[in-house]
Amino acid sequence: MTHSSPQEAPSGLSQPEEVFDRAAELFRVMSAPMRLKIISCLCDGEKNVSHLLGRIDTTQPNMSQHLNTLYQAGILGKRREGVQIYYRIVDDRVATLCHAVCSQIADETAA
Amino acid sequence: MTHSSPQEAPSGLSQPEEVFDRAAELFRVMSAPMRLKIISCLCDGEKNVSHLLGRIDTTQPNMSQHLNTLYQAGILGKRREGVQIYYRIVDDRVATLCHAVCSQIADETAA
DNA sequence: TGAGAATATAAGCATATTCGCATCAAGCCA
DNA sequence: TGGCTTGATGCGAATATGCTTATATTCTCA
Repeated sequence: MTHSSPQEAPSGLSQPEEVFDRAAELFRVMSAPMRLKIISCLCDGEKNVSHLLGRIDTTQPNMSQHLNTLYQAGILGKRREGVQIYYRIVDDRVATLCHAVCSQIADETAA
Repeated sequence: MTHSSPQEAPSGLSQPEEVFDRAAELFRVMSAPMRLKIISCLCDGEKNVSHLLGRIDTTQPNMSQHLNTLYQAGILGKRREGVQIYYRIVDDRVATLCHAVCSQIADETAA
């Protein structure tokens, strides 16, 4: 048989399409080093943007954009206090995931 | 204080830069639904490309490209048997990760 | 109310990704 | 060797992403 597009939708998968789409979306949000740093930095409690800028080397608009991406994805929450905005992790599974993967990689790098 | 770029590198992070870079790279590879489907499909053993094409709806060149991406990332291994190429998962942590995230999402979707 | 500080948004550019089509390479067998 | 089959690769178009600069918004306080 020469290769050709299958006539009927295969769909021999254990999960519906949507699950893979949403999982991929989550991975996409976590596919930027900056965003992993932000998540990692927020693991020990909420911080405002200035504080994050003091720990992660980037410009203010860039930080703001990444924070918004994480916020839109439902990973971070935010709270206003006067002029400052405090961000915090609201999806603990993501923090756990980030920590697990990063520490695993750190281990194998050290080894 | 008005915002300005910090003079010295902050680096107040628990992990070195490289760890976040590598973790982000892993997440990037997993940020395509097609690739998650492939990983999911290979969980129960190695399969050749035709077999995968019978289960996942895409073109042959596209499948080949995604397989190569996963192979280059060290997630898949391959083996030739005559004209067919059999792919298999060699990084079990990635398979575990994929399964954990997808089944979690499936659960919350169902709920 | 006006200035200044903290954060967000907009626009533009450079680069990367994805996909489809066409073509190529390798192995099998008559 | 020729032809068929499986799989890989090159390439161009469309789309998406990340970063930078400039500007806007919101709040505080004098």
